[in-house]
This record gives sequence, C-alpha cells and structure tokens, in this order.
Amino acid sequence: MENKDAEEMKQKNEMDEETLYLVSQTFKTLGDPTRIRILHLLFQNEYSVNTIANTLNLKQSAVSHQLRLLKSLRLVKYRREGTHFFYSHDDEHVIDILKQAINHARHH
Amino acid sequence: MENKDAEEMKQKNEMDEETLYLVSQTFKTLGDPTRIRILHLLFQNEYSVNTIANTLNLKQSAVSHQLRLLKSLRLVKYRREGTHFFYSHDDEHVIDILKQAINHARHH
DNA sequence: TTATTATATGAACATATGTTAATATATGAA
DNA sequence: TTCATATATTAACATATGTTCATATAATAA
Repeated sequence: MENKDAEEMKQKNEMDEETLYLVSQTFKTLGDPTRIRILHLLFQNEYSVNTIANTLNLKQSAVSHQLRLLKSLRLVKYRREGTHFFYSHDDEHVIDILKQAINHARHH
Repeated sequence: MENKDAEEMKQKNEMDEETLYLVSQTFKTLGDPTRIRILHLLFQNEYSVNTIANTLNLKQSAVSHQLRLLKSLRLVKYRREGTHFFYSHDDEHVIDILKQAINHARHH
C-alpha cells in the first residue's frame, strides 16, 4: 500500500472540494468554546439573544456575532416575536455530533 | 422557560470547563481542510510523512506541523521504522464523528 | 567518517478569528 | 411622535492560525 503510486491514489480517495469545505467549515464553527456553550444551551430550549448573553455571561454583541455565524452554517434557526428573536438549534444531526464529541471528551 | 432566572440556569446545565475545552479543541483541530484531508487519507491505511505530503500535494513541513497538532490531540498515532514514521488514525470514535460530518455535508 | 534520506523544529509572515465599544436599526409603548 | 428596548452591524484591536523557508536532528548506507 505504501508503495502505491501517489498519482494513482490522488484521484481515487480524495473528498470533493465542496464536501471538504463544508465539513471543515462546520467543524471550525463548532471549534470555539463560546459557540459550543451557546449550542449546548440551545439543546434544551429556544432562547432570546439577551437571555443567552445573560445566562452565559457574554456581551449581547458577542452573542449576536456568534449567532450570525451559527446561522450562516444552519446550526441555529430563529423565530421572531416582536423585538425578540428566539434562537434554537436547527439540526439534530449536528447535535448528535456534538453530543458524541462531548461523550468522547468526558471518557478521555 | 424563557422567564426562568438566568442565575438559576447557569449552574444547572453548563458543561464543565475541561470538557468544554477538550470538545472545542477537538473540533477546532478538525476544522481545517488540510487536517481533514490528512485524517481522511489515514482512514484507509497508515502512511509515512512524505507519502502523505506527496499524495495530498503538500509540503513536508506543512504535513509535519499538522501531524504534530493531530498527535497532540491523539487524533493520530505513529510507529517508527528506521527513518520512516508511519502515521495512522488513533481513535475510531473521532473517525465516526468525521464520517458523520461528511455524510451530513453531502446530504446538505 | 561522510553523505543521504526522513522528519521535526523555529522564525517569519500574511491572514483569520473573537471580542469589544459604539452606533444603527427596528419594534412596540406611551 | 418620542422613548425605551432588543438586536444587528461596523470598525478596531489583540491574538491565533497555517504555510513557507531554512535549518536541525536522527537514522542508515557507503
């Protein structure tokens, strides 16, 4: 296997560009403590921006910025009610991945 | 739920610091195209540093740097054979997570 | 020993990232 | 309309990250 021609392998097993980009963007987005705390909070329920900020001791601005990122990758969604925006998780699949990673970290 | 006192919630549902750190570090490490390509290659088999570099069209130095990171998070391991270092994946659990993420990206 | 090969390391650099403060926008109440 | 509240946006900043080049280290061969 080690001796197999590199040129030959290149075409066969590489992920396509788009998948590679999406996968790494998703992981990168999950790779920040603040965003994980937000997502983890949203496992339970939907919350408004200010509630998230207060609960996690973050600035409103920081939360808003991070939610925009999470939204852009469809990791959270929101519904509006007057001036309030209630954010919630958007993807059970991603929650599964996050839960798996948490388990993995805990059993380390 | 939304009206629940923020102070009360804080204690109940937050992840502990160490888990939070480990989880985010792991995701952060997975959040780079080069490292995903390397890990994805190592799904199949073990490979030497130079083979990885040649197969993925990367500089030897870049691969070495990235392997050090992956190693530090126990995402890859290696065995030595003379001057060659053969790297392979170190954690089926993480491979599962990566595979799940790839599937997720492909079905987007 | 010297030369060669495989890998690791360090410094330098450009770029990306996360937070903050200040401000803008939008909704609803008075 | 004016005021207060909730959220978003912008710019600025410090820090982190990924790659490269040059060099160091370590093993093997001659």
